Amino acid sequence: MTRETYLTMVEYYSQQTPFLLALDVIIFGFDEEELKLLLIKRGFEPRKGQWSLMGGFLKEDEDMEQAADRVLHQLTGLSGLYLEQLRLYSKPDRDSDGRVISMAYYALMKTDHQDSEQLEKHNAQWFKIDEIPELVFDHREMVNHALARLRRRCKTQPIGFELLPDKFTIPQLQKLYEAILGVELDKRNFRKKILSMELLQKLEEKDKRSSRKGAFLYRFDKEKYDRLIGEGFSFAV
Amino acid sequence: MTRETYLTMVEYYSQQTPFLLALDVIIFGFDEEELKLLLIKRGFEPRKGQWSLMGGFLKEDEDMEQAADRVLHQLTGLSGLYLEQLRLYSKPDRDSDGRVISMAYYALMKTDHQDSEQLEKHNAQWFKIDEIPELVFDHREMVNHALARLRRRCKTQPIGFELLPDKFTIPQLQKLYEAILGVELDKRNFRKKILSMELLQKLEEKDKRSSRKGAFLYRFDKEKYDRLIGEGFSFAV
DNA sequence: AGTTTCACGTGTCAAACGGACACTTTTGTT
DNA sequence: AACAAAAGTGTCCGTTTGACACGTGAAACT
Repeated sequence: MTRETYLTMVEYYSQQTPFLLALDVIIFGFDEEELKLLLIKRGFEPRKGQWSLMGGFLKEDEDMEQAADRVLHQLTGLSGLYLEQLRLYSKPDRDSDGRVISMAYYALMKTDHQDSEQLEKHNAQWFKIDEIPELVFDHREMVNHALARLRRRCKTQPIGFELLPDKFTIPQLQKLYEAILGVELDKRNFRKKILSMELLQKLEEKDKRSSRKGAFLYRFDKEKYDRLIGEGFSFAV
Repeated sequence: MTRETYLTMVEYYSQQTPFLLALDVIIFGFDEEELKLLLIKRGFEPRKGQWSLMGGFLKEDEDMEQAADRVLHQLTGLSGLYLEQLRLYSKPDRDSDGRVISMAYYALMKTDHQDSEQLEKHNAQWFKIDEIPELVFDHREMVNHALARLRRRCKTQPIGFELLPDKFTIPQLQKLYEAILGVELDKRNFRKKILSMELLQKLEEKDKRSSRKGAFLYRFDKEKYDRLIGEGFSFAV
């Protein structure tokens, strides 16, 4: 690039208005029976004391995915959780305290991996999906959007497993889908469908917490899934 | 809000780094047989003379959707085209001339509505989807992503009609789907499926450009579609 | 020791759907 | 009058989906 074009470029870019770029994460968890949402009681201004999604600002040396992972780590102490971009919230007046553009993400978290001390530090609390308190700004809209996306996505991608312990039973998995989709499923049909994909490894162990007979534990075979995907396979529940 | 909290808030926000926020649009069109992409030959710095997606910067008084619509209008002279957010491109080094965060959109345009003079002003040109020239920055990645999204989306949403004239024939519609999906479809099965949804109004007129016999023209019944959607209907091709 | 209880685990049938497949119709051209 | 070229139509079969009911295993209780 010549010195002249470089000058023109600097001029062009410098005419533009810069914006504060933030992100907010809708964090889903599953707790035996219920789909839950992790919210924080803001211990800082603005909106101190109100319930809110966890969020943060983009920094100079990272991309938005890294920022989302960092913010998530900050709250939960965990890294590498399932994260998916939702959409950009950019209305000029969405944050009444100043113009902030926010990228919404949703994350899926295994609640058995949670670090309760860490969560308490941020005044974080799990809420049942149908008992969400009033939220700041447009966070409620973000939650609605995330839930809609999760409901669509879980039918075609094996993301449910991100919400369960590494070992889980078929009835547990079914309850998860029922909680996400908000419908009851037939257990024979559910079992037939999920097992027919042959992506679950049956273990010898049983989980006896929920019945005297106990239910066999399974593990999701990620390697096999990745292999099948390469061959044109589609996951479907 | 008290004066004290306001000050805290200003302090909090002002510690953050602002970024240049842009958008780029992948514009699809359909031309009887081929799926096409509208690109511009940049007549301005940076990267003057190279092929690129149409883009622009977010302005202070608009949200990102308005910005996308504005940018699209600037190029094509058209407003209200189908627009869908893809994802944010935010790698620190994605634009080698400075840090710019870009939201990618894809748009669907009826090529029979195009204003050729307007397009020439911007050195815009249609390219077949498999003959795309080298593009600046990460625009090629955006195009790939848009194409993947379009392929998924067109199976479950009636967006194909955004690429066809208001009146179209079934064979035309089929060619469109074949062009998007890159596969051949059986015309009996296609016709059966598309007509079984009863969303197409058959007109008395025929389009005789492609055969002596001529093919009946149809119109997509948007009102009926919206009504059915409210009743839980799902579009599927 | 026998009985109860509770959730786990299993198979069948009918209807709907999806995909393969070939011939007739229409009408302009020669 | 014959031809060419694309439009338009129906059937059959295999697969998938959804509805549906009973036996099993193991702890808890008597």
